[in-house]
Amino acid sequence: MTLREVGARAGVSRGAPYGHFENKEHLLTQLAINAWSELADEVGKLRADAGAPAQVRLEQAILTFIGVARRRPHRYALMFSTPADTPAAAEAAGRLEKEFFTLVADVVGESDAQRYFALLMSSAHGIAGLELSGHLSKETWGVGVDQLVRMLVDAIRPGVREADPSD
Amino acid sequence: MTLREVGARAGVSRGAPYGHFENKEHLLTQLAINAWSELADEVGKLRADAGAPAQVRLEQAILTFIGVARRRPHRYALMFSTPADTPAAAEAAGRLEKEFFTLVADVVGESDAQRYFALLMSSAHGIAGLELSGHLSKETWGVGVDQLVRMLVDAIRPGVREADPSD
DNA sequence: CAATTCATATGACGTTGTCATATAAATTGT
DNA sequence: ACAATTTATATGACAACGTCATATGAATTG
Repeated sequence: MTLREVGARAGVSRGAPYGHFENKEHLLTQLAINAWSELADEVGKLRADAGAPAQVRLEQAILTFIGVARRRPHRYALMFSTPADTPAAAEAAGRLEKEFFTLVADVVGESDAQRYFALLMSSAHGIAGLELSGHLSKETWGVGVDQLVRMLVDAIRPGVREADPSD
Repeated sequence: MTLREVGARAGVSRGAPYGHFENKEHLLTQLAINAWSELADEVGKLRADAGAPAQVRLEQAILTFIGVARRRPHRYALMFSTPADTPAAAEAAGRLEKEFFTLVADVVGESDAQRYFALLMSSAHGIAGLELSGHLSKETWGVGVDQLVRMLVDAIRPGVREADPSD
């Protein structure tokens, strides 16, 4: 994304944003913060909706997360290319993580939540990243995004063997 | 990475690479192919070494994969930012995937290998990506890369409950 | 040794991020 | 209502970038 593009969309010249942002990176960081924040709100709504069982809500939350990568790949890339030590960005990302953590805790319980949350977050990010880069082609890998997410949630669900024949 | 940097390291001017590569993207694609290829060789050696049990070899292979992200972040980013439909790149990436697939099959058996391979590859990529972007800080997440990899391999290992007290 | 190919240098072009300066619009104080 | 100040934008400049056309020297070949 070029600053000319940012400007063109607002009908404004190339240097105009510098009255509002210190430099390009700060501008992009703000966009990343918005992305984290909006996603946190979306997942938060999903979590608060008590209509569905915990596993289903978790699965939907993960798909919402990956959905950003599918529908707005640049936005998704932005979220993870902004330096993670920017306080405002860390806060917004933390809000999303907290939502996910709660969701995971609803499935596996508080005691195991931390570990499984980390694994699940990483895996979701990986699925999104592979899909984003085009390295996850259903033909050669045999599975798609949705199937992987289901496997992931199933693997985390306690008390049930993954290859349980009752599935 | 700028072409001036490429040139400077070779003691050569900015436009010199254009005698050998059509444009910058083609040059970077070649670097990505080298990265995929070398990593495939490394993992291949690990796989062929029958000294360790399958789970350990798989775990080491994943850590080797993630090791690229940790030790050579630009190289790792390059591997996944190059268009996946470039034939030579797809071939080199396919070689690495085949090595991993064999390793996974050694652990879970041929029948389940495909699905678990895809999940494992995605998760490994996600762990690497989070580590790379700085979003996986041990303080807030409570776990590090090595612990996540161990959880991942354990979760895939058949016939053993993840939270087995004998661990 | 002449002819040809190959690798590189040089200089130009348009574009980018950035900044200093100028100017117009909006806000404020009286 | 008007002067003073703040705010938002435009303009033009700069260096660095990817790219290319051209030229030159080094290798290779006959």
